[in-house]
Formats: sequence, structure tokens, C-alpha cells
Amino acid sequence: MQIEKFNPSAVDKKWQKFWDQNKVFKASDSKNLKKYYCLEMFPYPSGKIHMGHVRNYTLGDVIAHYKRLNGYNVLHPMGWDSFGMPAENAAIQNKLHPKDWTLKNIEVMKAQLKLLGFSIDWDRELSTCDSDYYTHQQKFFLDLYEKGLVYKKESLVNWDPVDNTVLANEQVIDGKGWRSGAPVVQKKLSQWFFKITSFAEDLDQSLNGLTEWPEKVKLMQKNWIGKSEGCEIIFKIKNTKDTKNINIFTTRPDTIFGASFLALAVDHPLSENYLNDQKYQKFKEACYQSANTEETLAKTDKIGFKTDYVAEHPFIKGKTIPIFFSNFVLMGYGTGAIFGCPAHDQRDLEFANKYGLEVIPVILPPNENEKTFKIQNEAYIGEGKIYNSDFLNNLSVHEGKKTIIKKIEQNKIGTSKVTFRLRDWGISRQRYWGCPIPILYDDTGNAIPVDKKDLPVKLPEDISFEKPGNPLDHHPSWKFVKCKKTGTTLIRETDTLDTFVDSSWYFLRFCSSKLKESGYADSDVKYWMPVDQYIGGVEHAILHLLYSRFFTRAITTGTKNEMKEPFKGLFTQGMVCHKTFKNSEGKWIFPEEVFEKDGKFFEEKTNQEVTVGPSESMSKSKKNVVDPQTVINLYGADAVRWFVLSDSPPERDIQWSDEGISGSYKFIQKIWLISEMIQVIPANLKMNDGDKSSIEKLIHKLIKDITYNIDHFHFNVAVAKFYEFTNHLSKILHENKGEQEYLKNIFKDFLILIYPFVPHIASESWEKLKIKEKINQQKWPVFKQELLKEEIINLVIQINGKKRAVLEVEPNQSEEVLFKKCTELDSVNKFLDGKKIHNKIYVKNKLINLVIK
RNA sequence: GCCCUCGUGGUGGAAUUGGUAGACACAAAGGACUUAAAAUCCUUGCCCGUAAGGGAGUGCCGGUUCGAGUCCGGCCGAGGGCACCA
Repeated sequence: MQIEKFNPSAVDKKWQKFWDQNKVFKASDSKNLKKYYCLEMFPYPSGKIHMGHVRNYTLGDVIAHYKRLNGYNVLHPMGWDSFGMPAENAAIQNKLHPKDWTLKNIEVMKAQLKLLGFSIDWDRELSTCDSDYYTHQQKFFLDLYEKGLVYKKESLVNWDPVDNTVLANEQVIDGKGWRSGAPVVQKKLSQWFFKITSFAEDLDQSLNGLTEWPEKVKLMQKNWIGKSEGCEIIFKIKNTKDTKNINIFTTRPDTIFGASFLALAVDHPLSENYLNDQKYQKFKEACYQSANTEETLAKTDKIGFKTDYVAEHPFIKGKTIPIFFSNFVLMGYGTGAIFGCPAHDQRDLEFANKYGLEVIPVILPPNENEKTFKIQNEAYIGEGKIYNSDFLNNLSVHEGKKTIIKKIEQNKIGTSKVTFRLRDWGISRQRYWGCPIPILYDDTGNAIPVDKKDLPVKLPEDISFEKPGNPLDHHPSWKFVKCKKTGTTLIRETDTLDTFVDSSWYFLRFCSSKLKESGYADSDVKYWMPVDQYIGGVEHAILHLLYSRFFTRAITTGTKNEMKEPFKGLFTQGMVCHKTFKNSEGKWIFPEEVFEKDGKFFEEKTNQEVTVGPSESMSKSKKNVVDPQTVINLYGADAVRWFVLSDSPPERDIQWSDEGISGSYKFIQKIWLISEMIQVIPANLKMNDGDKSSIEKLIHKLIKDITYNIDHFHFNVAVAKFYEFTNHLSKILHENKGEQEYLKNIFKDFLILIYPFVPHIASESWEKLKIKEKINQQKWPVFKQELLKEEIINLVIQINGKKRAVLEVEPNQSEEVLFKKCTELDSVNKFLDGKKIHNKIYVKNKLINLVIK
């Protein structure tokens, strides 16, 4: 019997064409069907797809197929996050227009996604750099402006003085611009902000309702929002003519009797009194310098500048405490002022020890004595009993907080207060390739929103990157607009929006992707939202997801269709990793330039041995990448899909290996071999009832296992279960024990189960079964519980919890019978050895444990 | 420094509620088929033993339990997040 090998290149093409032409994966417009919205994070069109994309979209594709087979109307769209800096950098380097570069990349990457056979509804494709998309974004911006959720303020930014541009934090490397290498300076710029902080409480609280999100991501968001409850306390300044007060924030008002100084941020309003003080200005400089990089911050010494002022202690009559400016207090958090309680805060203690300030313990740890307890170099931050504290004495920390806040409010010297670490979202970027901010300025600099009728504010295409800086700034005409009312010349905002804004609502746009009048239709969004399953990299755990949660709230708040959480289920996948190689010159080289011999690696060009680095996430800079296109050409789409689903659990990193992909290819061939072997079983071959029922049991067990493992995202286990089943099936076929019609029926279910994973070969094999309906029109099989019942079970016999024998018995026998049987076993008896059975545990149909002494 | 997660064979990993640890796969060794190779199939896998069988065993130490990879406490190691947040 000669069986031809499976030819992926021909078969892949055939089915991709079929799916495309028949719009097999188009979401239905009918809103009566039960829906399922499956979304993977859309890609940035950087050039070509990488393995991370392959993994991400394969995971989503399995879910999308699975839900379709289960009768859902599935929305599985794709788009392009196509604004951003790489396009501009490419433009500068290659003299290509960012638009041309981007569109070309999209074309290439779309073709590559099609080569993998993803079941995407391409009719809903969108691209954020398309004015059909960003016109709605500009309208949302104006809506938020009207709602008071957008404002402009001065803020410090990282400024590259050579490239004349703002840099994001991650583009500042060792204090220098990542491209120019010039030292980055802090510059005050007037920037636009979204008031994300006004949703801080809700963004924090609602995390609890996201039961289908990873705990890790929720925790990261919680920490980022950083809610802390405490109170503000007003301290009176004693020796000043205009009796200014200092408002401080604390989460530990219970330690107020331990206060020994106040510390203020260097840019606190009180510093205005020191504008002409040379010593103070020097001190301020020193603070800014030490604050250069973030990691050194924590290790930097705490330094202070003692003012001439002292504050009155609010509860101890006649007591005054000194006031300092210090580098460890930040203006951006709380009120920019604190009271220092050295005994119970490590930073305060370090500061107090340095400047010789009082250390007054007020919390007594359990098992400590008031007289002997001392604070040395470590502050005590734990629970305990309050002492040295007048009316708070003998209370716990918790009770103390409640009591003192009540007192503070009674005395009108403060109020309880919740503070968040979260800051408002700065959205201005001094960049060309982004969504223009729809704002105009009159000659006095007043901001005037663009009339919604005049949207979109389109990006001009005739721009030049010859001069450094933002091309919109030095465009000859674009930024000048005549005011309709007054006829005067207005000037456009030349900053563009942070690209995170683009990705904060694309999931809404997919619901009504072609709608002209607005960003989305309420009816569409009511039907499709929320996204049932969102899948992407954990690197977006904070910003993208938080911004999307905010934006969804912000644009719908006050409308008829208010929305909160856009993503019901979230799955964060691991990365694709590969070893790194460096040649003898110390340069990174691609894996394909390396060959292996006797466990050592050599460069092909030079035959010299290469240095092998640890396996890391694939990245262009380290060249440890494998191009999906090359692998698809060699092994076909199904083998690649199968590989990225195999072995490693989806949430963990996966190691790319040549053995792995060729193993996957072999498995694809094995499915084909089974499919072909079933076709040529002689008609006279019959199976006996026992063989029939055993394979029937196996397929029902497979249905159960695959269903369970897809539902729980255990795709690697599902893969293992498929291997197990095919091993059995191919054994039957190799031993010539199969009956054609019977096995065809079994195989039919198998193909439906495996179709979401490897749709090309499943479709091709299905066609050979000559069934009228296509595989994509099938229903997900249902397993029969009664078939999963074992006729013979393996009863484990333990002695003192150790396995000593396995008894094959019929299920549901009485304990006495089974117990008698097991004491008749030699393997059990030799351990009993006349000893007394102290106790016996029986777990039905599972085990007997004999406890002997 | 604070917070979180994870430690299972040579490797990736499995074990759904505490109940046969190592499914499945990769790699390795041996064998079958073949003139040979590729492909395919079979066997092996820590320690003692030819075998039957026994022992140890899920990072380390201890606890709970008839029974612990799984639960609890302490330590060690790896990874991730935040970073003077009052």
C-alpha cells in the first residue's frame, strides 16, 4: 500500500481560499444568536509577524473555532495598531513616508496571517492610522473635553535636546536618549491630560468583579492604582507673620504623638519664601540631581534643609516641631508634606538619625515592655498597643486610627482622606505619526475645541523630516486655520495623541467597524460587548488594560449606554524564547547561521565555535528569532500551530526548538496516514464487539478531555490527549483490526475535535469522508457519561499509605468483599506478617488503605 | 526594601476536589525492518538485584492527615511587578 505524504503547501492554500471566498468566518449580523467575542491584542505593523503573534493568534483561534462549533455567533476580528514611533524612525532612516511604510507592512503581515489560516472576520479589519478610525477618536476627545475629563497643565517631561522631542521613560537609557545618546533633560511642557484619577476608586473596586482575569494582573493594577486610606492634618506654623498652615497627608494618624518633624517636598508652596536663598537653591539642585535614575532613588541618602519655621503639635500643648524640606517627599503625592514619626517609619528614622531628631515610640509590640522597648536602627511598623499617646493609650493601631480621625474632624484640623498613587494620563506627544489633537489656539493661547462638524483633523501627508523635531510644527500651512466667526488666524495643536489612546477603544469599533456617523452603534455594542475572551502578552497588564478600562467608562459615562468593564475574560500568554548566539567577533547571529555538532555550536560562514547564551524572549536586537514565514514554508501552517500549542502551558514561556517543530510535522503526517489508512480498509474486515466498545470509550473520553482542557486553557494537555488517542487508533490500523464504517464514524468526531487546532488537515481529511456538510458546519460532539464508566477498575491497595498492590475488580463492590480479596493477596500478606490491622480506609472505586502497627 | 508567582527525570511538562507521581512529547541508549540511509515500529530509563522483588524519591527542614507534588509553618533558590507613595 503506497500512501502519499500530506502536502501542506497545496492543502493550506486550497482551504484558505475556500474560507476566504465563502466568508466562512464572518460574524452574523443577526442579534438573536448567542454571541461570543474573542479578541487577541492587535499587532503593531512593524514589518512581518513574529512567533509571539503566531502564538497569540493561534490561542485565540482555537477558542474562536471551538465556540463556533458550540453554536455561538463568534466575533473574531483583526486590526492594526498603526500609529507610532517606529514608522517615523523608519521614515528618517529610509526616506520612506510613514504612511507608505505602514501600509506596506500591513499588507505583508495580513498575507502572513492568512497563511496561518486564522479564522478571522476580515470584513471588520480596521487600522488606527486611517482617518475613518481616528475621526471618531477625535470626537471622543471632544466629548471628554465637554465632560471636563480632559485638561491641560504644565508637566515635567524627558526631553532629548538633540532630537528635539519628548521621550517616554523606557526610551531613556542611563539618563541618555536611546537614539541620539544625548543626556536627557527635564523640561516643563504644557501637556494634555485625561482625568483617569477621577475613576480611580471605581477602577480599583471593579477589579474584584473580574473573576475571569488572572489574579496576578488584577494585583498589578491594584498596586498601580495604589489606593491608601488615611487623613489630612493641618499643622499651624508658629513663627510667621502671615500664619500659613501646612496640610499633611498620613496613613498613620495613630502615631501622631510620635511626630518629631515635618518634611516638605522641595517644590512645596512654602519654598516660595526661599526663592532668593542661595543655600536653598543649591539644596534643591542637589535633590534634582540625585533623582536622576529611578533605581538609585531608593538607595539615595535622605537629605534635608532646615527651615526657620516650626509647627505646633496639634495635640500636645506648647510642643513645637521643626520643619524641613527634604528629597524623600514628593509633591505629586498626597499634599507634598508629611509629619515624620521616626519610631514607626524607616525613612523617617533614617532622616531623624541623620539630623539628630527625637525618636518617640508610641506603638508597643506584643511581648515588649514599655520601659525597655527601644528603637535603634529599625523602625517598628507592625501591630501593637498604643502608648505615650494621651487619649489614644491602650488602643490597637486600627482603633487608634479611627479614634484620632474622629477627634481631628471634631477639632476641624483635618479630615479623613483616600489617596491614590495613580496619576492623570498625559496624552500629548510631540510626534507626527499619531492622531492629531482636535484643538485650536487663539492669539492669546486660549484652547478652542475644533467644531465636531469639521472632523476629522487629518494629518497632512506633505511633510518633511529634514529638520529635527515634529514635522507638524514646521509645516508651512497645516497649523494655520481661519476662525469662522472672527476671521482671525487660529493655530492648531501640533502635538498628537499617545498611541495608547488608539488601542483604548478599538474593541468597540470592531462591533460597528463600518459605521460612518459614530465610533460605534449602541445596539451593536450592547450585543457584542464585553469581549468574552481577550488574549495577549502580560507586558500590557497595566497600561493598555487600565487605559481601556478607563476609556470605556469615560466615553460612556453620562450616556444612555454606560459601560464599565470591556474585557470579561483575560488570558495572558507567555513569550516565545530561543537560545542566543554570539560569533567569535562577539556579534549576535541568527539561529539559522548556526549549526550543531556533538553538542557544540558553530557559525556556518566561518566554522568557528559560537558562544551560546541562555534562552530568552525572541528579539530582533539579539537576533534569536525564527521567522514564522520560513517555518510555514517548510512545514505548513498546521505544524506551526500545533507546535505553539504543544508542550508548554499557554501562560508560560515556550522554547522554540527545531526538534519540536519537526515533531509537530510528524504528527500532522500521522493524522494523514490514519486518514488514508481508514480509506483503504478492506470491506470484509469486521471488528469484534470488545474492540468496538473499547475504541468507542476512548473517543468519548477524548471528547470529555478536549472539552475540559479547551475550557480551562490547557491546550498543551489537550495536545497530549490527542497523541494518546492517535497512538491507539494507529495501532488498530497497523494491526489490521479496523472496520471501515465503524472507524470512519469514530474518526469523524476526532476530526471535529482537532479542527480548531489544525484546521487545514482536518478539513482535507473530512472531505475524504464524503460527508455532505463541511467540517465547519458541524456541532461539537457530546460525550456519553455512561460510556465513561469503567467496567473494570484498578483498586489500589495501600499499607500505611504506601502502594503495595493493584486489584482489578468490578466497580461498586461492597467494602467487605474487596477487603477480603485484598487480604488474600500474597503481595499484601507478606507485609501484614501477622501484624494487627489497626484501621482500614476505603475510598469507593479508588483505594483501600490498611493501617497496621 | 515591599508585593506576587513558581521550584516535579537529561529536557518541555502531566497529575480537574488531598488518593497508583512522572501521562504525553523531545533527547539518549539498545533492538527490529533495510544492502545502507531516511522513515516507521518496539524496548529501556534513580539505587540494590540476572530476575522476581525491594528501597529512595516532586528545592531543603518540620507539621497536619489513614494518606501530601497538592494543605500549614520556617528556610533556600529562580522569575516577575512596584520602587523614597507618607
